[in-house]
Amino acid sequence: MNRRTATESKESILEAAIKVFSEKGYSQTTIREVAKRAGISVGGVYIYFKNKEEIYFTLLKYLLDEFRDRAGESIKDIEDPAEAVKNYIAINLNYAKKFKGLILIEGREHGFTSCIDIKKKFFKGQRKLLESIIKNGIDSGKFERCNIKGTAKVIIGTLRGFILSLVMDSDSLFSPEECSVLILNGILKRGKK
Amino acid sequence: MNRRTATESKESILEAAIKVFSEKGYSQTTIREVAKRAGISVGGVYIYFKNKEEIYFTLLKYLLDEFRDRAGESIKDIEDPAEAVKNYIAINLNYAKKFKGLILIEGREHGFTSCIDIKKKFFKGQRKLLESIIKNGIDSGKFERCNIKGTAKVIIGTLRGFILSLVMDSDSLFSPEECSVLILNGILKRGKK
DNA sequence: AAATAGAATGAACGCAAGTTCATGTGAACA
DNA sequence: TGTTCACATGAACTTGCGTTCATTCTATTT
Repeated sequence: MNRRTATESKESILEAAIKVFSEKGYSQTTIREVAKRAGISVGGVYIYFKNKEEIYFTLLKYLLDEFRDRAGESIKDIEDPAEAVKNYIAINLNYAKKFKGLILIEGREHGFTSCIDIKKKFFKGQRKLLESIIKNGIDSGKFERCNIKGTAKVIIGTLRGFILSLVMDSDSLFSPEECSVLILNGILKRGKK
Repeated sequence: MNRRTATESKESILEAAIKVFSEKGYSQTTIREVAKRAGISVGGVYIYFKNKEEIYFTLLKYLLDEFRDRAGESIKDIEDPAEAVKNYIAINLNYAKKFKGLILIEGREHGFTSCIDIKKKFFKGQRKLLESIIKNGIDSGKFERCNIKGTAKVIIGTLRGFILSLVMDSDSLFSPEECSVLILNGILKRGKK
């Protein structure tokens, strides 16, 4: 065979792409730089991907799928719902730290409908996961009775904020524990209403 | 004088720019479109602004200043710290709704140091504001004793998430009330630890 | 009416980036 | 050794956009 197989080349392009996209965002990322870092020529990139958008889409899909699997896996055996929430938060923050740059891109930058679709699906799935934890919490009497769907949305919103903060200004860091404490306990003094 | 004064022209450029930036993001915004919407020629834009970046910077600074003033104003006479937090959250969400598009740009897209500086200053100011509310809450016995700085950071992070959620997927809306409830009370059942 | 100056124009320039394609390379097999 | 096929190249093409500037317009002044 040749120096590299098609699969190897494709993978090195994706590996390079994830780095460049993370560092520069979507618009500022050039095929030339991705190619350079992947150790392939500009034209070579177009053997494996139809265009820039397809590279990005492939990457996004891969990461979302991987995250969903890991998150689901690491929660499924936890009994205590509060513990499950803590764990879920921790996983999110870890992943966010690892893929800082890409998360920022997701704010906007490109409005590919293809990407929007898989993102919506992803978030919906995550919401369902959370809802099941909350339901568990209420049924077992550990969580305040509440609107499950609404609460799940709020928690996801909260998480998103932690992630964004983590990702935007690395100086104002706070730990997963601090996040969990706020989500679980709130800031009002217990016993007062 | 002429058809329009310099001030009028400058303002109509800014008004057009805020719309286009909101709709398209920074990179996708073209001077040509801003000019068109402002009812001025391409060259005309460059009479009033050095370049694209300066337009964006001017806009950002204006909005941050305005927000800071409004937020400060609307909180300063509120006694009850929980009420002040609620109010602060509501103002944030309202403003976010109004300037959806621009907020998304702020995730990344451009790394102008000039913009980063005024943003940092802004967020620092907001954090101080929150810290004073929290301190007030603890002193008056209504808030759980806590690390004030840390808590302020966490609340800002939380808010950021609510805002992002509000801005990204308009279908998964939740009300300022729901947000306040979570931040103030948490999701754990009161009385249990 | 002529002169002046502030405001405005838009064709043209330069450059950067996505994409294409005619051509090259080298391993495997005949 | 020659042929084939998969992989690879990078110059060239195209497009789009930020920016400039020689020129025009119009209202005020002289």
